[in-house]
Amino acid sequence: MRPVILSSCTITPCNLSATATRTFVIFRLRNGKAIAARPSCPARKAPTAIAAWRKTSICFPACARASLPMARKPCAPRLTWLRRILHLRDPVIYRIRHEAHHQAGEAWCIYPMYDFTHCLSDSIEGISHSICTLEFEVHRPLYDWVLDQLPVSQPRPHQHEFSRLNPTYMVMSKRKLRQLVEENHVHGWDDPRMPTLAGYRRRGFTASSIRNFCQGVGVTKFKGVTDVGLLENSIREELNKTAERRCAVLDPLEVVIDNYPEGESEELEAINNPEDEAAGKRALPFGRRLFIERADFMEDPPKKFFRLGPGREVRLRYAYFITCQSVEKDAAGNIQRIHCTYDPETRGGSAPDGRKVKGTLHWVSADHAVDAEVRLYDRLFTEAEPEAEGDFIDCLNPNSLKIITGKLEPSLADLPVGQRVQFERLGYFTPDPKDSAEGQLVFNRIVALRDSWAKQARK
RNA sequence: UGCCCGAUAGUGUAACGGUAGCACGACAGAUUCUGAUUCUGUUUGUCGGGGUUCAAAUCCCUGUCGGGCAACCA
Repeated sequence: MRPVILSSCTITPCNLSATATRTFVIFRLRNGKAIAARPSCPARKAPTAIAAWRKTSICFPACARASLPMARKPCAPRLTWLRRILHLRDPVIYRIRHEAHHQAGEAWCIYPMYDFTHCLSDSIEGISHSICTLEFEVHRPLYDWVLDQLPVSQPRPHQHEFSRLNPTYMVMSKRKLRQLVEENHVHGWDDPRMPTLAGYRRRGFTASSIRNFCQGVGVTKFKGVTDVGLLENSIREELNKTAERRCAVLDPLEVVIDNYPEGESEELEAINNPEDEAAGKRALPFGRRLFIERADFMEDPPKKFFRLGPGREVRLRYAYFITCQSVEKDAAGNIQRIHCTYDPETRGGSAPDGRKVKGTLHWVSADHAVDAEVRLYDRLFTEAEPEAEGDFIDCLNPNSLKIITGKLEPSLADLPVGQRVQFERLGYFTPDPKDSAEGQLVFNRIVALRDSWAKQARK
């Protein structure tokens, strides 16, 4: 083995006296052999007294097992409290474990500790800036110290720490994410609600939107909480420009156009993306029976409601003006369907007489619509900072996933995985890459559109 | 307790010692065949107290608050 590797380690209690427990042992790996050396001075002097270390030979790695029979459990370092820098006080560099390794098997019983490994592997790999999260800040002196003692290539790596990303309504620590997976609060590491790259990808976030978000968040040492709104904004900003528009009704209410001829249909022209003329147009089938969103009709609408209600006229996007004539209910009083009339003069969406309507609704033709499973994802937690108090599991959002069957315009039937579209007035959606199959449509909601009406209605 | 780190608008982030800006949000208005988008405007900030300086978010001292470390984890 060519490189000379030098490390230090605490002594097993069996080998040394009480005072000696405060000394380092060096394993020097040379030509396949390790030489163990022990400084004759207390830890606080060790860094300057390296030259004086007494050497004893230990074969390494082949004989390590045999040579360190009593090292089953290296003693915990006895802290001298003499050094101001904590991590330079008798740091453990190797630990001895007589256990089979999941990969190396029985070959080794010596395992390097993080502080020894991190700086060296950085150096060997030619890392210049070794970036890590804040909790390793106090380890930096040891990181530097080890490299200072060794003939490593120059310039040597430097460790830089920064605060970890901490979005609202989310937990980020691996331990907690694992708990979410193992306790089945989510469906695996790539569940679209997970803040993993696999999850974000499956959800439909683009790489560039995540990069933009990270750029906005920046790299600092300040431990803040970043509003997920920034991420949502980032993906909306991108998809607004790139995603083609489609019509889909997720909570259907049947509309019958009473004065539209029975059994007939026609095709209307819809713009694919108003932000991108090159995206072109497509045909949208229209007929006597349609679906609109339940939320777009109110029998007794409040003042600022612009949508459909008894006697009101609204526009069906790309289609006609319609006026609600009557409401059909079941025995329990639930609205079953509504009856409207349309104005044939308003084909394409504008009236020759110049009259205006307040609302424009999206719709699909009932006879042409295709069904699809649609997964509506929301924030995983109900609290902005789930870890703030108590068990974060307690504030899981029970509505973080709603699965519904939507009515989609027929052009969505063969949307390939990887495509992202805007369902008009609803949000951005993409076929789920795992569960979508031929004839089995599954859509994930990436993010909803901004909805200032919903905000106002909540007041 | 000791040591280390941090603090700029509601949130996040900029500013050779030299005009405190940007994004998101919020609010108001305009445009609109998406209550979307777009556009315009408004709002709110350097943790406190000293000091150095012609000049401090920035340098020094001090306090406060928040976080980390004190493992045979990484």
